[in-house]
Amino acid sequence: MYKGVNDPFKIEFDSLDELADRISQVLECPVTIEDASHRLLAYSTHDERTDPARISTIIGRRVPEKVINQLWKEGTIPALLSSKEPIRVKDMNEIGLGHRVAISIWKQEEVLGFIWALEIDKTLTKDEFVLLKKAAESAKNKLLQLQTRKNKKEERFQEFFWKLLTGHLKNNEEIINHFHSLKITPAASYALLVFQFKENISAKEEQHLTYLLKTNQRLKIMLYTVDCNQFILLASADNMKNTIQELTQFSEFFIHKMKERYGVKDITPVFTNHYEDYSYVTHAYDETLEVLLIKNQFPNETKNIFTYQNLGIYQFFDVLLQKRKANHYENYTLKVLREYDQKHNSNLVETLDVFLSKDTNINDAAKALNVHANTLNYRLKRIAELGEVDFKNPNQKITLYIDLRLEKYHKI
Amino acid sequence: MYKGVNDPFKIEFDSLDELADRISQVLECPVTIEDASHRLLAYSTHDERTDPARISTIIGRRVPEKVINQLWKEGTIPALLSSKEPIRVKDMNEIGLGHRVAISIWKQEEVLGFIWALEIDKTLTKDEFVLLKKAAESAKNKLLQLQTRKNKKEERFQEFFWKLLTGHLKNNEEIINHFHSLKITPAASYALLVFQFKENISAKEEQHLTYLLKTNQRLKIMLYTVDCNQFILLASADNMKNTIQELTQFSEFFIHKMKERYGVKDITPVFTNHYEDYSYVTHAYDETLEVLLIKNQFPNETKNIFTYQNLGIYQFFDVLLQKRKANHYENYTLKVLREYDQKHNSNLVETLDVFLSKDTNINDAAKALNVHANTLNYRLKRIAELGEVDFKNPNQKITLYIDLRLEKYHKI
DNA sequence: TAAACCTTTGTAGATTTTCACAAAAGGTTC
DNA sequence: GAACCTTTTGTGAAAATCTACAAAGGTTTA
Repeated sequence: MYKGVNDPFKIEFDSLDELADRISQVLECPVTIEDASHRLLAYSTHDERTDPARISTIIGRRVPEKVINQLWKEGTIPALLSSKEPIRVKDMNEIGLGHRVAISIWKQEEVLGFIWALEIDKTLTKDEFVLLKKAAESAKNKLLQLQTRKNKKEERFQEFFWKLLTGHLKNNEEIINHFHSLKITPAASYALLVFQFKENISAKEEQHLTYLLKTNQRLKIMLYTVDCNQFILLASADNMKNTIQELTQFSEFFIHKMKERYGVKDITPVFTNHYEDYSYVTHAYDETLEVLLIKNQFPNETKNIFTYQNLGIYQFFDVLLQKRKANHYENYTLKVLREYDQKHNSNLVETLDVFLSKDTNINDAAKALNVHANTLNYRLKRIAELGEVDFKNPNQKITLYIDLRLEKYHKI
Repeated sequence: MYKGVNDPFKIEFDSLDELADRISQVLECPVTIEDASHRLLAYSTHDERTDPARISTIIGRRVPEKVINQLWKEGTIPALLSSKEPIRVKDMNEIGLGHRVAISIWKQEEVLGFIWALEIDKTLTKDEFVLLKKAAESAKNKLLQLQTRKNKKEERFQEFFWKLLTGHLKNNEEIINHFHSLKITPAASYALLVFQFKENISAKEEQHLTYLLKTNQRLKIMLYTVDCNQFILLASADNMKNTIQELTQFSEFFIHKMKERYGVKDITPVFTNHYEDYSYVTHAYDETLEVLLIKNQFPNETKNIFTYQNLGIYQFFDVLLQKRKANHYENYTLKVLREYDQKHNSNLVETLDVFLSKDTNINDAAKALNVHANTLNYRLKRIAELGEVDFKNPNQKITLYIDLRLEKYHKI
């Protein structure tokens, strides 16, 4: 329809929807505008032609995760994030995506959002690419407005979240009201997640994090914040059958993506089981911090443990250590074995440690020690003799297991 | 040889041996004199006829334990302890004891010792019984002298022992010298034992204790003392292959005898493993006191535990309990299983408890639960499923074991 | 340096444990 | 009351663990 003159978008628009319609009119194809997290901001309605991906996006008010994933893999999003030029995407039928052209909306060096134009029955010309660039320029101001508004909202979220975490809000009902006043729907049950990074989290990384969170559709995030090297989330645990299992999967996914897309390594995830009472968030936060503390102390031993519940004996490691120190206690068995080891240049203590860690399974332990099963058997007999251990007594074994771990910690 | 006149023992004797010979001459049979603990004090040498029991007594300078035991069982010693009259003992070939007559030596209401006269080839007449009574009267003074000398020595022992227990002697060498100056040979390795009574230990009971200790030949006691309701021993651990096992046996024996012979019940034994360094006695004492403390707190759980080492998790039961209470923690698995038990009228929690207590041995646990091994297997699979337990993970098992015990204690 | 002792590894048979499957008993649901 | 689920027990074969014993290499001791 529309042909020519300089900039058809240099007029005031009341809303982004109006702009979307205008672009659609000018380019003669359906148009959608997204923010940087692929949430739908506006879409044209004059043109009724569309494709399944666009329908899902409009229905869900966000681009489906599998579409985003595909666009990452295939290079479109990385390209949009590094170039201000329009980029053409070929159709991908397996995810319901037809031919289209996209352009990113920039403010200085930051991407604020994207405009998508579907090439149904037509292909955009070079001139139309120039027009699209101009449309992106026009969208920028509207997006900036949105962003400042969002930032203000974010700030209020953050303040609320920190109050929650630090125990300034004591009553569940009061907290629920707070949620509502911020226009957040509190889930019936929630879980707290903390991702700990090697270094303090930069502004750039924070963007990546929130991007990943907002584009993932596995976990409903209610609140999130950053504290030095920790990224803290309050997520809904509704509809989770096995919270820990599902959160473990999510963490794996999250860590994998952070590495794959942004090259960020060494993220330690930690989370809680699900709770219902929001006044418990403070406790849940303490719990995660304690898990992190312990994981930092025993990285190898706890590398597959992410919850307080699964810490096992590491739950009470601090009090045990305290008790042992206060009592000047020395485990008789370990003392004897250590003396023997020193004198005969053997390694009975290590043998015992591995044996107990492998759940007293001779074969597994022998493999881990790189010795013959009979060798291990012989050593265990020796250990039982010298250290006066009864391997049939769980109480004794537990004490040994604990003391071994305590002493290992002591040495570090 | 000798016949008649009033009292053939009313002359001064230089030594007990002289008296023994004199009695032997008068009664025309071999004679031995023992103290209240059946230690040999003197024996006649003029008469060469004897029996195996007497030979062992003279060789070992004490009456063999099995002879003492037999004399208790068969009633001779109880009779001697309650009567001032001579008592005849029939031969007991199984312990090498020939016919003999015995009499106790008294000072007021206390037995100081015994005189034994062997009836080889002859039987003592009533007149000779009267003579024996007079002999016992004569022996009394000599024994009293011995006893006061012994008492003074005892006092010095006690002082030394308390210094040791309370940490007033810090250096091993210094302590060894103290031992030597008291004419005690310090063992290369020692163990400390404490027997706790229900009530404070009376003077009478103290006598019984020391009697039992001195007549038993299983344990070499270096020092002993009494403190309120506690009887404290320092014993040699030389030649002990498995100290704890041997001391457990000794304790059983000791407690059994105290009950059998004197009707004293409810004695709680506690002891240490063997140590070499005598400056460690103080710590060993603290250790035993702590075991007693814990045993008083958890009498059922710890009724078969006598050493700090074997307390296992009960070593830190108090801090664990505290920690759990402070954290409002609930074990997820146990919660789920308990709910299931209630709903389906099953007993998965008990099953798990027994299984873990029996060191995860299916057969033992099945026997204890009175079910088929396959039943137990089935239940365990159920438990693993419902409670999300991995029975190959020692950390999880330990936590369950501990939490089960903590909760059991809570309920009582 | 030889003898004695400790340690590792291998072999082989006995013993235990594990596992899959089937039958039956008891309970619940429709 | 049939259909279904859960639980218990039994059977037998496969897998594992345990045990005894022997050989060999290393270290310590007299």
